Amino acid sequence: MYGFNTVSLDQKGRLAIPAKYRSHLINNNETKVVITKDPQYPSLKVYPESQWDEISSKLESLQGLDPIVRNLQWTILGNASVIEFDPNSRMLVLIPSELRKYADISDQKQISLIGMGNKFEIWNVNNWEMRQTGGSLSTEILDVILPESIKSMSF
Amino acid sequence: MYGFNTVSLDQKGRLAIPAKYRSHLINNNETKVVITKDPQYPSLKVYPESQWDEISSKLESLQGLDPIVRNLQWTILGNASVIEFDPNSRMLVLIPSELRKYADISDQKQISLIGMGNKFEIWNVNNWEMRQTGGSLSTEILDVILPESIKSMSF
DNA sequence: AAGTGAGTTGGTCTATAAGCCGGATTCTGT
DNA sequence: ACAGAATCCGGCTTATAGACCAACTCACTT
Repeated sequence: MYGFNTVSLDQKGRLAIPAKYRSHLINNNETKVVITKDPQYPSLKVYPESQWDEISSKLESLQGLDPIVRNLQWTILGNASVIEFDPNSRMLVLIPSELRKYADISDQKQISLIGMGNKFEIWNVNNWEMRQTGGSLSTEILDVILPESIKSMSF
Repeated sequence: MYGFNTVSLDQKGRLAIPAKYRSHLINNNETKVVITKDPQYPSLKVYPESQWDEISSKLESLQGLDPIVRNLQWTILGNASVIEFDPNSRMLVLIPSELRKYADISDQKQISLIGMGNKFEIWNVNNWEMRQTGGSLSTEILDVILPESIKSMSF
């Protein structure tokens, strides 16, 4: 599940998961994906369920009253949307409107998909372009300074 | 039990637990939830009963004369309200008026629900918005410096 | 050039949320 | 103690978002 794709959202905000990701999910017997916010950039992350289980349990176990930890939990867990799909169909996925706003893809017809191995990311085409060329993103997100204990974790 | 929802309170301050949380509770054979104050922010936390039992017993076992600990105990334990619901109905939950005041949702029609795995939080829509965008909250709550022994505890 | 697979779009139907209403129970004041 | 008021609780109705189903188009392959 690697590589860059430009795909289109329809008027209802639906995304058809590309065939090459689809087959990867089917091969691993995944029937759900979880879509949530990226805490650092105006973009979304899509995880197969098995991987989400790892991430969420790690995050939940980081309990306590540290405001930075709570921020991460709110952003990642609090915005997660579990989406079940039929492996026989086209895997149409409705991106919640809240998340569409966050990633700045509310009115976009085209979006960028970036495959990152066992997860992939959803970007506004222009924001992805900017990030690639080192420009600054229009939308400013959490500028968190992460504690050492968290920096090493993978989300 | 993940994700963000905006739901409405009826004229009587009742909250209908969203279907996606409801099924989680039913699957875990929960028939009671406990609603209490968040000690750090003007918001409420809702726990399934089984999880509450863990939390409360941990908190109760924290002995000593540390004023911060005593504050935590008062805030969390002293405001807990056990609410039983009928799994077959809509799970209408009446939020105690004291807690509605605390979370600043007394006169609100809409509130934000944030699912955090095995618990969820209740926020005034504006406060949640502010928190997400990094603004300061209108209501200032405990600004405690937490002892190390407590930071790591789960509430 | 016909067929296959992938992407995209549209329509329908159901589950869910929200508002309303009536009845029950508790509270309050006289 | 009783009447009136306020609060609480369940059921019913309606509107709608989103899930499901299916068709159409386009591109690529052989």
